Amino acid sequence: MENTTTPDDQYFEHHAFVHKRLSTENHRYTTGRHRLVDALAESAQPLTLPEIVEIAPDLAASSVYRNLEVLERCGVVNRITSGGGHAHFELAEPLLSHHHHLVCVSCGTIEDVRLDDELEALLDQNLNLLADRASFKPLHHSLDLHGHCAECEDPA
Amino acid sequence: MENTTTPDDQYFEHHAFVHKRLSTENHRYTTGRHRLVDALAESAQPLTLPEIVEIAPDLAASSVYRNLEVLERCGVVNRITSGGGHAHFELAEPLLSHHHHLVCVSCGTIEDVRLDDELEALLDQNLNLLADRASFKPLHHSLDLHGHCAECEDPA
DNA sequence: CTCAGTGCAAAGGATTTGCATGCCG
DNA sequence: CGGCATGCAAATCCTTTGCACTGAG
Repeated sequence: MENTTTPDDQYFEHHAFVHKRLSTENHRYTTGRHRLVDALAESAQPLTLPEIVEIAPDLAASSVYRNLEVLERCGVVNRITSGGGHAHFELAEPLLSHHHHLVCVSCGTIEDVRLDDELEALLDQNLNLLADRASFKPLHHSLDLHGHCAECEDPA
Repeated sequence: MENTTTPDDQYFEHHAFVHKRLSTENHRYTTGRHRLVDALAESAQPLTLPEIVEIAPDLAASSVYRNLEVLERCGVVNRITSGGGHAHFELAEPLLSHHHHLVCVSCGTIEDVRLDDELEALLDQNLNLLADRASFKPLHHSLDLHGHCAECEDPA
């Protein structure tokens, strides 16, 4: 049998994964958290809190913050803090494949980009070497490109 | 004649450079700003605002923030925002050679590390390619390794 | 049934800003 | 002199927290 996963399959896989991660740490997968994960999953880019609340207006901001923290600790969500203003949130690695960010210093939006696998492996190897030399125990790396997005550079 | 720059030469070069950058944008290189640059230059690691004020207690926090912002816009200072708590500040590229960070997720300290030149070039090349594809105008990149520092991992 | 999750409002903490004064060019 | 820079205090903004209530398992 082929590995034919439809978008729907992925959808259920995502939620099954989140559910498992949460219950492992004795957390419940409530409606609110489900909605939150959906919002992040449906977005092409990392979202700020106001953006999340705009997508799902019935979610209370404080609960969203609390849930983002829980999901972050469970390895379901990544927090991206690229300077001034709101933090951005996105699904974490098992749900979203490893990638990096184009951060617009002018409007603050963040776009995802993927690096060549080979280069990524080389990078990891070198970083691990550096870390080892400093007796540093690495968890993950972040590689962001800062600059001006197409929209801000050239407002058509 | 050899290129024999003493630490003192570097010191004056730094300040000459900062002075030039500031005056280009019609800013003054005041005593406070001088002190601020000294504090950053003398530190082995990126500093938070409280750390800066501790080193130079006569500087007013608000002025330091204002000056850091000015210096950042003039390309003299980099702001590093790695999540919760204070932002870290360090001298920017011409004053400090290009490097990356080991960010301890537990105590928040940041250590500088340098990557192999060859790898760095390869990385830049790939990032520029990605950016170009997205019509993104890159200014600089940041590559941070997050994990636990030696001290937090194994508190001797 | 019970304890984790929620919503509201209020607190917290880092950074920014208003305004009168000081000081560099 | 004139205007940028400073210091203080107050304001702002994002995020977290307290508490009473609701809902998931």
